[in-house]
Amino acid sequence: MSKNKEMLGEEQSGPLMADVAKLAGVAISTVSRALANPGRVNEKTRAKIDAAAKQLGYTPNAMARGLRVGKSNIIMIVLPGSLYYGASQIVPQVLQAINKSLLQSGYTLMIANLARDEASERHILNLAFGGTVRGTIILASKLPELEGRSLANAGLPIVSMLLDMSASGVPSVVTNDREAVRDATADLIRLGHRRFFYLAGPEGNYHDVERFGGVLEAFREGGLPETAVVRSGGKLDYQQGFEIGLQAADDFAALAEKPTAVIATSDDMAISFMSRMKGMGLAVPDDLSIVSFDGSPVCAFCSPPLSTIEQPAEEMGTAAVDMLLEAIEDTDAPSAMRRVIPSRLIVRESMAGRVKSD
Amino acid sequence: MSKNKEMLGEEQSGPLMADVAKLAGVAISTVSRALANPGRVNEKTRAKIDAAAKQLGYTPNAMARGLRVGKSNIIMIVLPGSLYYGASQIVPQVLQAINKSLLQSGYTLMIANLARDEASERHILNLAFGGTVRGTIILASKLPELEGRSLANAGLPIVSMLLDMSASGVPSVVTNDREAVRDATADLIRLGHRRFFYLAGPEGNYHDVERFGGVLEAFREGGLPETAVVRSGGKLDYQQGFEIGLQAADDFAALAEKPTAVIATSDDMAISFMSRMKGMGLAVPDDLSIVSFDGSPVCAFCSPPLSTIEQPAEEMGTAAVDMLLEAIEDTDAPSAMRRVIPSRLIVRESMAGRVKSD
DNA sequence: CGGTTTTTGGCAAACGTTTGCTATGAATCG
DNA sequence: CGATTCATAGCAAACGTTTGCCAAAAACCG
Repeated sequence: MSKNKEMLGEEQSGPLMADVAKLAGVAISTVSRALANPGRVNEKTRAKIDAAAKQLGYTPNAMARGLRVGKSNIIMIVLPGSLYYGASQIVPQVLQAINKSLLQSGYTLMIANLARDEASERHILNLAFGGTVRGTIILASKLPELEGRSLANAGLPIVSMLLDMSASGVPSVVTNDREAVRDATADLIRLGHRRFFYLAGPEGNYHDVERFGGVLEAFREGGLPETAVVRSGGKLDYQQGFEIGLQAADDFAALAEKPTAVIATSDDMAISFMSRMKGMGLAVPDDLSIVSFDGSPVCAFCSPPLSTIEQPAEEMGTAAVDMLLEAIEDTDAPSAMRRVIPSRLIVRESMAGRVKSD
Repeated sequence: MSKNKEMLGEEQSGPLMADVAKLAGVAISTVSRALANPGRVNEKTRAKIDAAAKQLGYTPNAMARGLRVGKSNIIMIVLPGSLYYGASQIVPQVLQAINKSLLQSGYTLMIANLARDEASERHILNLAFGGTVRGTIILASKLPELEGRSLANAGLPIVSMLLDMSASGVPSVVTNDREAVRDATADLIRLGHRRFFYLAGPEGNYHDVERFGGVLEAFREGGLPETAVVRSGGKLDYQQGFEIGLQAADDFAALAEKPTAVIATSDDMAISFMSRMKGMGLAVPDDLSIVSFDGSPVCAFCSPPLSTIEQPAEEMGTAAVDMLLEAIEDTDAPSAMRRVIPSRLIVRESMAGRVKSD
């Protein structure tokens, strides 16, 4: 019992490269080379080493390797606040796409959550400055900085998703939210709508600014005054989408003159809003057209099926990885700073022409 | 340009512990101790060291530390197949809860995706055997093994979620699916339903076996024959939930004698199924009661609002982390092997009494 | 067959920490 | 005031790789 460490620890730290070398009858350095760049070692020796490694079940120690070569192959993704976005699936979709692309290139994904507290910022910075990660993808957030350290100075490649930071030198992958909303709004105007209701995301949020901007652009082009739209919300985060929809329904109910078209900035809010509207006896799309944002699959099965602007989550994830790996590998190629992935409107029954006289 | 590595690499690898030591005028070892266990060093020295570290923006190198002490503080979660589950949010919810708990204890979360290909299995095993991770949480999957290596022998603490592996010595966190479904089915029987339609998950899947088992238990207790239920599906993965619902709707349509109650094993399938049913002119719950599984928030806003069995995702995540950390820290405490987190039925309008004569 | 080039393998020094052991100085006690 | 103990700091050896450099062997050439 005194040497229980020995007893239960047979495979405690597994076979070492030295063990493989001994079994194969070569030097450690030869094993290292055989495993890493097989070209630099005799084929027969390599085969012997491979066999020995397999026989022993040898796995190289990643930390030792990382320490020696000064890099890891872990990529960190920094996610904003809660991962839990109700019906909106963009976070898991993005994670999925990123993880898949990274795996193909031999990298591993680590997730970090950027809450508003110092602890999470510090944690992220430690990961970055402590050499744990090789590069970072940051989703819809500004770069964390605390106590003199900023993610920007960690000496790591960074790619921003959704938030355009190309102006500050961070390569960014973004969608064309503004144009997408402008086009959808223009469609609604063309369908005869003149009074709009806008369900906002958090006030000042980059996406909300862009999206509302798209509405106003369409108004200008269509000759509508800015007063043709009533804004609701702005207090809650996108994560509380269902709640936003409910509050907006109350706001809507209080309106003397009802709008005929609704633009929601997430599927969650559109869904809960529409549910309330039906409860109030309004018919969609006869009384009210609704278009929303995110492209959640569930929209197809709402009643009526909900028009939504699809966020190209997978494509964005893949693009972000491409940009990041490019920055990691071609150390000084001045690649594109900004990549725009188009969102597209999926038209469903919730949007219809304004036939009623009124 | 020849020494561009020097030029652009001022902060290439950041300040070292040696730099802090020099600035503070003490030995490296003293710095190490001051930072790790502050008790073992004079308070005044410690303050000086802290100041120096802060001034330099020093961050300890995690790989060097990990190599030396033989452990990392990265926890890996192995997820099955796709992360993208439509309306079902349990994966992101679980991730969220796990990440939060881990952060509080100073650990970091790494995600690995277990697809059906060798590459992903190998990747996971390399992470485990290569010393990158300190412990593993595995979600609804069996332990990967390949070429003689099995995750079970990696010498790492493992906790299984959803899949009960306590019999093979892996501490597990599970829900009481079977009981939850049994109770819900019993409720439906009490409401007068006698013919059931069951939307299955993948054939042979642990959850599906449990859930269907729950249905049959309720039948036995309620005196119904096993023929009182028609099974549909079983070919697709839970991830393709919406698709399952659509196919099930076709199956349902082909039935000569229509069941009056539907038990769906995920919200996605229930939603798409219900959408089709309404398209076929059936009223829910008047013609058809529906109860489903997952507890997605969106269910509250379906029409009619959908009864669903809530998976306690957050609680499970927290419990899994607790068990894992316990295994990591109290190296040999024989803690509980199995923890059951109750699911609970959220009753909404989609379930109603069978009043029609028939 | 001797000399030259090429291939291949080995030695040993890094990488940045932690930690056992030892040395120093301060503090306590008789 | 000397002897003993205690707290604190420093030295140096690990941890498991990779890789620059050199030596040995093999292959080639004249």
